[in-house]
Amino acid sequence: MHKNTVIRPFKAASHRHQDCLDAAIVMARRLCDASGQRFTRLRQRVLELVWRSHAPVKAYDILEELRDEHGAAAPPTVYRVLDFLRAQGLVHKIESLNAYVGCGDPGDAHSGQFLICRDCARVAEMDDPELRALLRKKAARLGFEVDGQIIEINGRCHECLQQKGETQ
Amino acid sequence: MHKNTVIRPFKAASHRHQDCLDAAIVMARRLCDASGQRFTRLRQRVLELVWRSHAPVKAYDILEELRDEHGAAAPPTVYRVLDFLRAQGLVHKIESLNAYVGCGDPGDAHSGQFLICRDCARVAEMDDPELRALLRKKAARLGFEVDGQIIEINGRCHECLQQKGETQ
DNA sequence: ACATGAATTGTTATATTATAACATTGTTTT
DNA sequence: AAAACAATGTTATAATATAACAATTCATGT
Repeated sequence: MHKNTVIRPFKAASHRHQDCLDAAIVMARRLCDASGQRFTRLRQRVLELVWRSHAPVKAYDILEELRDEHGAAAPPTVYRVLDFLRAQGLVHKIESLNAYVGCGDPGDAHSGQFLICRDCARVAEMDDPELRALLRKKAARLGFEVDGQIIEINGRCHECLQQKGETQ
Repeated sequence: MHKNTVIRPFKAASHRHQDCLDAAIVMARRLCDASGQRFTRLRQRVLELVWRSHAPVKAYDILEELRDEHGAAAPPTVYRVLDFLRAQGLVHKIESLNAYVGCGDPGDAHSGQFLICRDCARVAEMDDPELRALLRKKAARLGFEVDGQIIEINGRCHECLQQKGETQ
């Protein structure tokens, strides 16, 4: 068995996003059950909100949603749940945006490599062993022992590049 | 001529840090002169504070220093200068720490690849063409066009690894 | 030297992101 | 049901960053 390099590609604009969301919830429930964690109503709701789109979501946007539907809700509520979801590997934080995306392949802890489209804001996720290995090797040359990586690549996704071509 | 891969290694604890600082200032002045930018007293002072150590420095720590020596000073003062220094390529922001480090090789704009020691907090900087190329290649497979990268590697530096060995 | 315009810095207010500390509620175990 | 623990609520505040406008400084032409 060999790990896939592309964890979550950019999806066609036409994809049925509800399927992404459903799959994320099913997977989350399964993982929490397996590890003896509780997948509460609140945690599910926050995960759904993170999965609203393939673009990263801000903590305070989630907070606003919760307030609308749920009455109370203060920052710690959101940050605690986000921390939980990150610890389970269900959500990643995009450091350069202070925002959060659902993980495309939870279950296997990984730090991931993110491609961030500057036009549509969507994020694709890779976890490429070759990249990880090369990083490790280069770091080792400086006597550095790697135990985690943050890789966030900015640029333009395929769809946005095409659109740009059309209008010119 | 071929670009060095390691822009700033971890220095021995015994290195003469004043030399790092002096070199950074000289280089900064030279670059600003060359590009017609003003290297004011304030800008120099902030750059010196960023270069206080090889560990990233927080904006509000710089602010406090300025207040002590300089009387007034409000957040915009610091952030504006940091933005200027970043634009000149004299300083990098470490996104995962919300902190700033002096660039080890200003003059050639680059986004850099940072190794962050979790024990001593120091940062080394690489700009490895092989890594950049591989990233570009992997991204291209998804139809993604790269125009910037944020790479922050967590782990332990050589010195800290040795010390850890000693005490065990 | 002086006026002028542009760049830099000062100042005040506020936005955004995140955590600390403790109280309450809910769940599981005994 | 009581105890023990996990999860959530609540209040306050810390940490990071920017907007908007005023004052000052500086290079430049005259």
